[in-house]
Amino acid sequence: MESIIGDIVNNDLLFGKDKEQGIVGAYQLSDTQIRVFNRNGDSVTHHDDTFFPYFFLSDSSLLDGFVPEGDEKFWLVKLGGSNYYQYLAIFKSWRNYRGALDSLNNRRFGESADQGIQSPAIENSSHIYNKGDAVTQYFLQSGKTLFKGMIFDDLYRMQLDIETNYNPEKRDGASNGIGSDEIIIVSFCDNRGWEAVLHSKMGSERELLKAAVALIGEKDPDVIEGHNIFSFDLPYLQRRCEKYGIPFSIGRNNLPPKTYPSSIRFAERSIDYTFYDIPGRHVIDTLFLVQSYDISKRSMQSYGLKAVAKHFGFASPDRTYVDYKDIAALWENNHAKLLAYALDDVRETRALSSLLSASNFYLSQMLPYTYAMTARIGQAAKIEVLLVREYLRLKHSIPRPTAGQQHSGGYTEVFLKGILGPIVYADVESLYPSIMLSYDICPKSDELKVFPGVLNDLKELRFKAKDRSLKEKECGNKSLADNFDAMQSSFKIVINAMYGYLGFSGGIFNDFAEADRVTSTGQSIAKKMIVEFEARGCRVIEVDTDGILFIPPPEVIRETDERLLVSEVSALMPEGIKIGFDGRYRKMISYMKKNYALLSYENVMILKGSSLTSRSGEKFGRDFVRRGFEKLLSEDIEGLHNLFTEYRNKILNHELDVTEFTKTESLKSTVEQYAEDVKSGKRSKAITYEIAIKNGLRVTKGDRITYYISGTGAGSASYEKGKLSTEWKKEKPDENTHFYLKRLDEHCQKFLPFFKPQDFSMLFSDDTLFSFSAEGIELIRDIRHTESYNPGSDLAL
DNA sequence: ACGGGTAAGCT
DNA sequence: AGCTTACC
Repeated sequence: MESIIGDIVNNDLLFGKDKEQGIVGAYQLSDTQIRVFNRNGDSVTHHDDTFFPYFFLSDSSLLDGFVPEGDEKFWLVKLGGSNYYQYLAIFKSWRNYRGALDSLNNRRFGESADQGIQSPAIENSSHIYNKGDAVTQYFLQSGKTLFKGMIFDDLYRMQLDIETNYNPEKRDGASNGIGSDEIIIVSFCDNRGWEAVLHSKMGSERELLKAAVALIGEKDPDVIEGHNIFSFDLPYLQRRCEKYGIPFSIGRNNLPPKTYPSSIRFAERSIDYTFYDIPGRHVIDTLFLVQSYDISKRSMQSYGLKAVAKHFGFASPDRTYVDYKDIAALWENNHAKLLAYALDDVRETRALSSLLSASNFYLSQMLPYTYAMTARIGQAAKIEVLLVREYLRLKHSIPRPTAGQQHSGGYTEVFLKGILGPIVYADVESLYPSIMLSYDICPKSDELKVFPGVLNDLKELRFKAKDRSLKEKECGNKSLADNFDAMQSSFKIVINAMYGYLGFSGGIFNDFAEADRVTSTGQSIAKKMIVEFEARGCRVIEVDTDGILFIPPPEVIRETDERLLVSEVSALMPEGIKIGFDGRYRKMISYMKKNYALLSYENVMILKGSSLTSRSGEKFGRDFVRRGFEKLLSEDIEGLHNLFTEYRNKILNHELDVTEFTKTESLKSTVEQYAEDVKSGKRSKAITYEIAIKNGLRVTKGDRITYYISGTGAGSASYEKGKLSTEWKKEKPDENTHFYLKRLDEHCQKFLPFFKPQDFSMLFSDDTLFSFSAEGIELIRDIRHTESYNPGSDLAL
């Protein structure tokens, strides 16, 4: 019987006398066949079209004499010089190791036929064993040459010794799975970006496109970057090329890109797109980089290039802005302006990539994935290949995922609510990774104990990189310091993902019990932290997983004393667990679990929590709540009333800008699917789809609709009054004032706990008969008792 | 192709 | 009750 892994082995990439030489070159015979060469000139024919994309151009002189002359299809891979590249090719050609594993496991053997594969015989790796019995299946060909002591130790540890000059404009790609030593990066944004690049070659569109394709060939970039490049630039250029019959040969050796549908997930959202696999090049979409960045930061309202550039502060003050609808006219009338605009797009994309691509760049040095692939895969995949790689190296079998679920998570509790201060914030440094290291967390199925080994190595690497970064900084070597900082942060990303991997149902090394052990240990540490801070006279306000907010005792006033207090408690924590001082604040409003406002000593407010900052609501509501909390913190009751009046009047007089009352929602299915589900009663009507239908929009999954509620009165269901934001006209505003006043009222409820009922209704009253006076209205600072009274809870006291 | 739990708001 | 958003 032929195993899937066996297939790979039969397509042995290593050939020649000593079978250790690897591939130095490849020559394309047909669409599905290549002939590969080793250093001695031995060659072998290889069939696998999926193999092609994983070859990268290298130094063509290596192949001199091996390849028929004058053949334009010639291209080259660089596998011979490095075990890493060898491994990369093997791994990649093994199209989907998960699929291969499933397949193997489907061919179970033994009495129950349900035992799966337990281990291959180390001494004879062409056999595998299950729990009870023996052997039956060909597994790996004698691994002598295949996985020869390479990756784990040599490669993934050696990275710090490589002086990678991380200059985004000229990166050293020698160890990056990217063939050439110097990486040329072309950034572009959209068709206008190309136009800018092609400034001197402008002519008809046909000539322009020809020149564009030729330019890529000439520049021969290893990496092509763009903002929304997968969903706009590449398909756009391709379509236009098709129209004129111009070959879209933007890959190495004039090869066209291969496209296939793909999807990428950012937390709960998933985006479908067409992946462009350009032979010999890596495509990086900076839009994905931004979204990935924002998962942890959650600070951006828009992922558009201009908004992002402003957010990061690299939007030049004299940047040219052009409205989309003016582009056609500018092309005719004001070329220079359009080109300036397009070039600014390119510059911003470049800046964006320099900022956000470093982590993937370094991860790709460590993982058996290419740079482009590293940017597309998830966290679990990154962890898993590290584990699998080591298992392959040691020729040990690979387990199957276990079924089950995780039962516990972080400990969260609020002890005090209201307006409080002064505040100290302390948190356990890297709580879960520290627990995993100190408590020997290891998945049960990980018989070789690779998991803790990887974790520990990553930790050491990170320290080393951090150290190096500091040293380089001291030497005034800023660019190198930044390189090592980027490197340490890419290690951190993997470290932090390791806990999540334990509880991941699809992970082949998952272990829910171990994941629970991590979180429950975290809970006891959090509780111990509470006890110790309270024992020192602190009043604990809120604890969430690894962080604690508390009011220090009255005698602790200066920051140095606060820090001392934290380090005192830190010393009492279990071995390997450290608490860090992470901030001090003048005041805070403790509102709910995971919902609070902090006021710094510079009087800057930080607002946290979905009920206070949710981006799903209208912007005016968010602004109102934010400014209202600022008034609460400064105890400005009259100001709060004035704020309410201000927004009330703005709504009534149609003085809000359209962007302030629109809402943006993304669609999860097509309009057709929606209509069907509504008809069959599977779902209820939704305003966004109704708007799409009404406007005849062609909608696909993931599309976003920005809309508002129009008309008057509250009578009928609001989905009939939904309108696209683009339908709104300043001259004839038709937003539904009744509806938005009601929304304002709902936001006012957030201030309810801070006032007596009669005071509250006076504060947020539209009564204009009597002028408002803050006199006699008293702010409730301790809002503990304003919550609904629950007699049951007395039993607990 | 795929990290986790906890918690609040909205429909 | 189920979905979305946010915190860690």
